[in-house]
Amino acid sequence: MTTTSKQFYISTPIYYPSDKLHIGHAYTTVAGDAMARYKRLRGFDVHYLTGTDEHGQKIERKAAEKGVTPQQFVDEIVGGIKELWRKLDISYDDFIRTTEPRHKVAVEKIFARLVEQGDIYLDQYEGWYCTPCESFFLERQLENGNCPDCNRAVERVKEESYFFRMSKYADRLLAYYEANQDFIQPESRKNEMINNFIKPGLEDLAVSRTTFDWGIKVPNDPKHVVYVWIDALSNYITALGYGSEDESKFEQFWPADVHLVGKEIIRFHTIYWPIMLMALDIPLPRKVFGHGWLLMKDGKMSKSKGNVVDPVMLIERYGLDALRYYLLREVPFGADGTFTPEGFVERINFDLANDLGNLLNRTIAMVDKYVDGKVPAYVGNVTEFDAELQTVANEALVEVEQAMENMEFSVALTAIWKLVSAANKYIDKSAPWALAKDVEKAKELDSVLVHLVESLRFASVMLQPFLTRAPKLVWQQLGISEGVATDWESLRTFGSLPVDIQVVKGDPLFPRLEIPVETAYIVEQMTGGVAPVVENQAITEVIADAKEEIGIEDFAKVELRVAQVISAEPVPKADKLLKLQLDLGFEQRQVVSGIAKHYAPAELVGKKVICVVNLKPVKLRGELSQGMILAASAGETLTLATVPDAMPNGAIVK
RNA sequence: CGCGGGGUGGAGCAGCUCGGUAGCUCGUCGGGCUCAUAACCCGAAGGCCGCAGGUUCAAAUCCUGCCCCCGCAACCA
Repeated sequence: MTTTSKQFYISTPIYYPSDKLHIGHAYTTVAGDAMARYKRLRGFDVHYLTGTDEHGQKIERKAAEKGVTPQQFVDEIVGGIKELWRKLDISYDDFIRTTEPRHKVAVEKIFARLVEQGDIYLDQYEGWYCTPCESFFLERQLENGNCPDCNRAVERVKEESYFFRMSKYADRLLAYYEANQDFIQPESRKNEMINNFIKPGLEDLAVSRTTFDWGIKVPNDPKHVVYVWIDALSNYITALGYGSEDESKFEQFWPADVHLVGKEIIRFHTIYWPIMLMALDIPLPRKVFGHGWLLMKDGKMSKSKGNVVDPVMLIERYGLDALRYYLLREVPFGADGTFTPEGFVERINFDLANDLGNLLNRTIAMVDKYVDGKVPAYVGNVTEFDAELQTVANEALVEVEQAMENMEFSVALTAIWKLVSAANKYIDKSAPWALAKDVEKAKELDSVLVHLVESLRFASVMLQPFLTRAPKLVWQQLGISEGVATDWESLRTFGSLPVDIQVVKGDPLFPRLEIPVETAYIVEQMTGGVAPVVENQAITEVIADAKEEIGIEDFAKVELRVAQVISAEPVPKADKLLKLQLDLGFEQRQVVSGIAKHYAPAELVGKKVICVVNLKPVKLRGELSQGMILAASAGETLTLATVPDAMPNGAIVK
């Protein structure tokens, strides 16, 4: 590709490879991909960046648990991530890993420069340390002057850390917001940032840690590692070669046109990152777009809820285009959306199979049947319905272009489907099967057929950013070869399809799905391959939580005894906790239990429950809990495991 | 008074920034067509736009108060 004057630089967040990625990550990355593809089609020189944020304590710890080095650990996961992007046809131009030399070197330079300028200074964190817990706490985190985790005494410590002077840049940041009204998208987020974080005054940010090693060492002070803020955020420029010997990409593409981020990290991208850039005297990104989350039906994803969706499973069964379509169409990009198996299957069936796939199928069939598969030449509008269809096609193009500028993918797809729907109506109105019976109407028939083919060409060309396979299949069946006729600019003129093309009958683009069967299949996959029991999701949830087998000796470590509830009262400022006094026969003790949503304190008094007696005591919300009581839970319901009154307090349960 | 999102015909959503016919997809009911993937097309029923006030000639849309739901955070031992 030759260098054009039009550049477009778009990024996803760099993902944290401590686990397999789920459909939420796929959502962000597919969205970025659609945007990147669109801009390429519009003639931009696009740079689409994604990657992984590989340092930090959590990865260090997970690697240790697995008995591998952190690098080995992340290498394996990153391999899986790249494989997922391949399966999703993600057209990234670069993949940055924060463990790569190109990144490390640049981060060291950035850090050193900020220190040199006085934007970063070394200071002490004053706080408290709990030796048994190996944890550091601030004054305000302590509970009655003791460790909030174990309630033991803490000792005063000073921990060294490098700090970034944030407040110095607050005014300039606000001025930038003011001058660039669409810097933060959606706009409602901007007020949130200003009111919650900037106006109260920006605190200096701790940008190094001494509590773990897995990271980039602070230059000239190797007991510190650079903390996530500078390490991760700077990927957007280190990937372009900033601070390296070859800064040509940086010069070409920076500032970024848009950083795509989940709404949970908007703050870092609209406050910390711009301030870092100001300190480095680098222009700020033009836009930060915080999209919503793809939530699961029962709230957040979790295995015990049986609502984890594996994107790979969906691709394998329904095809990549189906998944990409669903992600981009179902949810308005700024808002949260909900994944449901029914919604997924229905969306594909109605839009892709019934509307688009069937339109292609019936068009091809008619061209084949009435005019021997040869698409008639376009000669302008002939029938009374032609002009209207053409108008819809032209309007769809305008709408798609507008929507894409605002990254409103669902709006763009809706616009394309207005055309698909208009074409289906057009067939009914013009009734080609009737025209075909009348030799006098040959010209009209020809016009109807070519209008349909042209409408399909329009739709398929516009679909390219979203669906990566279907457009090519459409062209194949229509007999259009890739090139001028599949170019975005060819859509400026309705009727500019190639002459003398021959349609080729093919398989249905999107086979129709049996909705109940497929819904059940997805549910089954989500619940871990266990066949779902109809109308009784609770059972599958329980099964999905099954743990590994243990020996009797493991079980014997747990001391269970019958205990009677003497009194119960809510814990202040805790809506899930109840504080229970239990009579164990040989002693009385206090247990805090998360059952407030299910039991009123009064109804518990006198109940005989089963208590885990030898559990390590902890403090919950400031209250000591010496044990735990057993309860059965399934989904939203919870029931205490109770024992008949005849059993004495303190009796062993096994 | 921790932060944020939301309450619109049976379901899921749009509309709210810039007040003035409440729109879309699915479902239901009735009809049409036969080129097509039991698809496609037309029509109908169905809404006190969470509640209560206020501003206005006019409010789903602006203002005030309240109720309810959902995320995040802090407490599910």
